[in-house]
Amino acid sequence: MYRAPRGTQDILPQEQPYWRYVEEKAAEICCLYGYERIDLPMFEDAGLFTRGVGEGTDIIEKEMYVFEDRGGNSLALRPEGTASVCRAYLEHGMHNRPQPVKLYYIGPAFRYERPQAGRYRQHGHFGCEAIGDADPALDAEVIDMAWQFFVGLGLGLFTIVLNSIGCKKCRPEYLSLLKEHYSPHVDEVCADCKVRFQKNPLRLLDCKSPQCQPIADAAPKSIDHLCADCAEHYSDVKRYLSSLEIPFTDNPRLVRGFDYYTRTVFEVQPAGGGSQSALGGGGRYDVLIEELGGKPAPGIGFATGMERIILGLQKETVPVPSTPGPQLFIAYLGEEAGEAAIKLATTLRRNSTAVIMSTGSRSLKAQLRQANNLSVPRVVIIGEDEVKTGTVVLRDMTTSQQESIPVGKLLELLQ
RNA sequence: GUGGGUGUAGCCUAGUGGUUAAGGCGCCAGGUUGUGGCCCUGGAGAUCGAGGGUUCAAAUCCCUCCACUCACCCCA
Repeated sequence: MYRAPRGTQDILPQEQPYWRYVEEKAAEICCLYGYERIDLPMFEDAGLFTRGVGEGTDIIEKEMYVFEDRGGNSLALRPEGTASVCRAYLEHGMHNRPQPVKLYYIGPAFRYERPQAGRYRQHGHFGCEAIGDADPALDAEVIDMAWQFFVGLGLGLFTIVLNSIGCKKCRPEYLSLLKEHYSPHVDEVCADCKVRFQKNPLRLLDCKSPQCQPIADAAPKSIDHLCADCAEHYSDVKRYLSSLEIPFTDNPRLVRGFDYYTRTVFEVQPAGGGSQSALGGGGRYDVLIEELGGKPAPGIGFATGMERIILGLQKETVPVPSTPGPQLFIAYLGEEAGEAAIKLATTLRRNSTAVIMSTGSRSLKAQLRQANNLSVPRVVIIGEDEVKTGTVVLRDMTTSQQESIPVGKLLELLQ
């Protein structure tokens, strides 16, 4: 027997209302903030991600689905959306449009990881990007949008954590301070941190290993060593957020797993904590476009995990609207009636009534049982008598009332 | 990649060495010449995750593998 590959899942009909709900809320909020939808390829030139996200990151190093196609091109299933949006921005000359260009996307992303609760190898992303503007008001707007999105969904239990990790100008200086702080402790630090110390010192702050906590806590904070521009930018972002009454927590140890982030980084975390269960995250990327070969343009965005949102909705038992089902079931008895039933079903469908047509030659009892199990509110019954008289029986399944009416009258009644 | 837990029908579960693997939900059918839900009766549906070993005898004990799951790393 074939099974869905590890870390993938079927989204069955009973789960669909959640997906539809979240997607609709996403589209709604994007419209409110002036974002337009873009759909991107699910695979791209692998280089786009290695260059964009960064060679040394876990996502590129050990989680990316890379493959060679028959033409010998190295492609990768997209592990995230931002790099693709930037690629599209460049490819379609969007720098000629009014800036910032605001785009959002909904679709799957792929990471080769061991699956667990809320983590899948194929998972749904909803993300948005605003490219071409460095105004801190835009940072605040994106965070506000993320906040409103989660509030609008009906999720109550989450917090926003915020940090600034500086820019090309001030970060190198900060990193050397950080390494200076760590260098006397390299022997006491966990194995991962020994590697981080060499390869990606910023990530030292991210460590959850107990033995590293005191050292990370005592480490110099990036926000204390920002250049004047970055410091002003960060304080402006926070000022805007406060005036918008968006609650947030400063977390000087928040760093994110992509190399392209500059200045503002933030995460939406469920109240229960759990470091692996971020509902969403994002930040500013002021050099990414340039690194991808474009004329320099700053950008900021955020992305959320659809499955994690849906798990949250289910955990908090947030009601979601159910998807509409068929309004009518057509049951029939005998061949002649069967033909009349098929004609009727077709007529009704052409008049936009959703109809389930019975099949086979089963007893009326069986057909009604099926209608009942499918929760169809009304049933049309056609037998020999009805064929002769040009009528149908219309049965209301909730009241158990039924009446015999001329076929022509049925259409009117169903309006 | 590392560690823990779990694998018996579509789903949930009983069975811990001894006939044909049991029950509930669901599904199908009958109980009504053309009437659903409740009830009654019946039916279909399981190579007991896979392979090997121990034994007269294995769903049950042992080994290996696989899958699922939770957690770590990291991220959505």
